Amino acid sequence: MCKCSCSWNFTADRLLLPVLLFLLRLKPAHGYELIQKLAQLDLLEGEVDPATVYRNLRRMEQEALVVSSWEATGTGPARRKYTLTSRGEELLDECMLAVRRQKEKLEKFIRLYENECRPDLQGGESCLPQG
Amino acid sequence: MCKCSCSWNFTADRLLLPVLLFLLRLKPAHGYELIQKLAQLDLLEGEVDPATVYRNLRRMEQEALVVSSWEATGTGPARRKYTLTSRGEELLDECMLAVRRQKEKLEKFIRLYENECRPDLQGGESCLPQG
DNA sequence: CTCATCTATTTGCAATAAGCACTTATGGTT
DNA sequence: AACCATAAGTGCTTATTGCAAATAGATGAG
Repeated sequence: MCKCSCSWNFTADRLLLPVLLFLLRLKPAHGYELIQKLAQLDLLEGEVDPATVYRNLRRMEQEALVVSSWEATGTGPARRKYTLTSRGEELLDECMLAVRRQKEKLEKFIRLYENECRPDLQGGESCLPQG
Repeated sequence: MCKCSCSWNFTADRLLLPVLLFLLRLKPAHGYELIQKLAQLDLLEGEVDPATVYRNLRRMEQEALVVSSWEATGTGPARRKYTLTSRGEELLDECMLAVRRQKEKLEKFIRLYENECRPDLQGGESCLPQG
């Protein structure tokens, strides 16, 4: 996102794994398809690097979150179809708890920021622990 | 967080920089103090590694987000006091926009998950793009 | 027929950033 | 003297990403 001298990456989400688990929970799919859906869904900041997606999928398989099998297609090269395992489903549920916690932390942070740095917005009292 | 064979880190926030900027916007401070406040605030998942905080602060100085000066204390070792620059303030504002965007993405993701994977919760219709 | 293009997956390499352990140092307490 | 809290830092390893490129099957244009 930011190619300038400052190289901060305050957007990073680490949301790729949960989103992949989610998409595969909806329906088994192959990598290329998942990459397209990721772009459509727009849950991740910026473009998704195909290499990252494929590597994540392979790792997910190593850890038994998914299983894969080659699928010959009439058209185009063969593709590896991934299917979520029950372990993957469990991890998705855990991930979503973490996502919810994270959402709450972001909300808390936003509230703090607005109260402390933008008090003009809606005359909020300070709500920092011990002032 | 997870020391087991599965090494997924779906919590990672990359929120350290924005929170440091925020704390320093409230008031100049030194590293040790910031580490304690980070622990109190509990905006980051898990414990904050002091080394990471100190390193981030040094980097922030290199990029002119903060300036530092040594402060002799009557008691204890000297400490480096960091003060936010106007550039740091600007970056904080940008960060908070990104935090808000991220919060919205998490909300969207949670909605999708609940509609598609937990439809029993409140009989929601699918809201995925094109089914 | 050949070349380009889309589909599909993979590897190699460099850079980034974090985690953990450890070192250094001051000053107060027991 | 030993210990602890404060305070900041270094060194090393590992995880993960981003980018570029390799490979390869199938289709359509010229």
